[in-house]
Amino acid sequence: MLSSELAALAGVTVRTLRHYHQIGLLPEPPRSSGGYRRYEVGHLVRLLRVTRLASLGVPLSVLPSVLDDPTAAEELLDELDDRASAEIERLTRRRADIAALRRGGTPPDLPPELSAWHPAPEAGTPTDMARHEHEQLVLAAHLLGPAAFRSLFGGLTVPPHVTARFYALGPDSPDDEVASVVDALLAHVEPIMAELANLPQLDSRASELLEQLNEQNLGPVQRRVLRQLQLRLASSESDPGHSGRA
Amino acid sequence: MLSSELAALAGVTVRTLRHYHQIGLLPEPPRSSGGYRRYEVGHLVRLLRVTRLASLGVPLSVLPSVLDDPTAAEELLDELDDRASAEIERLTRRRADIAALRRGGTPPDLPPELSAWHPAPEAGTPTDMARHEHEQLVLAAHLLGPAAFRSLFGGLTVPPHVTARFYALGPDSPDDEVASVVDALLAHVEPIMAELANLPQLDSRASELLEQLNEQNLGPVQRRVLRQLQLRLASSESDPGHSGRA
DNA sequence: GCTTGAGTCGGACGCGACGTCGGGGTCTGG
DNA sequence: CCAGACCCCGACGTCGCGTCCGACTCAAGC
Repeated sequence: MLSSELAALAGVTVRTLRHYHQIGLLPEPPRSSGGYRRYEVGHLVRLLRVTRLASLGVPLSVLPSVLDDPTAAEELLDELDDRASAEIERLTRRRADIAALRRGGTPPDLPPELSAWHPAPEAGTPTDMARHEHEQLVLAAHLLGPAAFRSLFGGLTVPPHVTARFYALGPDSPDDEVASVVDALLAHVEPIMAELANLPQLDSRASELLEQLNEQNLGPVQRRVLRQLQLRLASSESDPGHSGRA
Repeated sequence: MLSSELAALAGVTVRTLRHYHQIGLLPEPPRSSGGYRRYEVGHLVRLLRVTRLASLGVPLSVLPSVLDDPTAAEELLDELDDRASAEIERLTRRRADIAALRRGGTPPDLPPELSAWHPAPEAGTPTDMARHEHEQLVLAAHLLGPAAFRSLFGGLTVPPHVTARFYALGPDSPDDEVASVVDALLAHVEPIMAELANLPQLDSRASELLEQLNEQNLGPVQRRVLRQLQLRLASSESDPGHSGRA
């Protein structure tokens, strides 16, 4: 029996046979004068035992000990079952995440818990501002955790027409328009900040990072508006330091 | 922000960061004068998007294209879901096999379908003969397939006290004992061979291999007995060529 | 300034179970 | 005797990092 026949009988590839020989899992059979391996039926039996155990998930490295000692099989089966069930659990969670993302139409780089209420991108928003909002969501969702994130982004919200005016500001916007946007934002941000103060998880590093994201992504006018907002918030209460959503 | 802080914020290791840089998945940040990477919050955002998609099972190699093109995500999610469910199916079958093996007390190198009726090893059987029976089971179960195997090994059986006498034969066994064993085996093997003739799947290669296993594992007396059995079977009917179970 | 200790760097190898490629030899039917 | 199928072995590739190494850098204390 040549290697390809043995492989076919056992349902493996010839390369697998060679691998098993290499790692000492199967004994080398006698060779023909030309160096071909000549297998006997005993090799098939050993190979079948190997493939069956391997198909149960036994690592090839521990397989020899199990082949010789049938009593060691019990704990082995326990362990294999545990590993398989753990893996199934992981994959099941993954599938649930995928399903949640699809149901909510959420982009896949957002946490799936947020799929239920994920805000659709506003029509007419400049693309780089849409990107900023997206990045803000990604960052906040991770830093705040699902609970804090939901209570912050899921409840009170700055309405789209206000944020649209905010993003539309440019270097040539008239001063009174800028001031008007600050007022409009303030009206919506103030209650958000109040609720935010009640959340214990909100550590300073998180707010610092969110602020830095604004610094990097927003234009100079938007940054000025946010700073004015902070001043107004600080003066209305003595609650310092956190930038509002934009 | 140094690498360890970024890694901690994203929930990965520093080594993972370096790996992502190496494969071009993350852009290299500017370096300090000493060569240290200085990250900004934007890097954290990108990293978070990467880790989330990776946790959904997206291969790192296809990840860049998905990051840039959000519309490609749909088919991707389909594919990921299919892969996950296929993997779950495999692992579930594996767990079912493990459970079947444990319920039946079947050794793990036998097919789990046989767990219900797997014969317990006979007390007093020489160990090498027990090994032979085991190997015979392994080989036959694989070559014949579950259905043919069950109808062959699961129904009619040579009773243990007969096979015990067969295995106990040695070079110094008296001739009349040998002849008596042949008679006893014949009585049980004849109906088995009759049923076996009805099975279509039984190809000649399979019976050839099973015969070769007997040749290799059994002692000279046992082999002689089997050959006498074959002759007697061939003379009783004109059905040639297959060795009986032993 | 000098040291110390924690952090960082890049390169290289390891893992697990083989797939794939390449260059060369061997067998078998016609 | 030759073509074509089969076999050999060695070596590198896969995937997502873990681990180790020797050399360097940085902030803090003395």
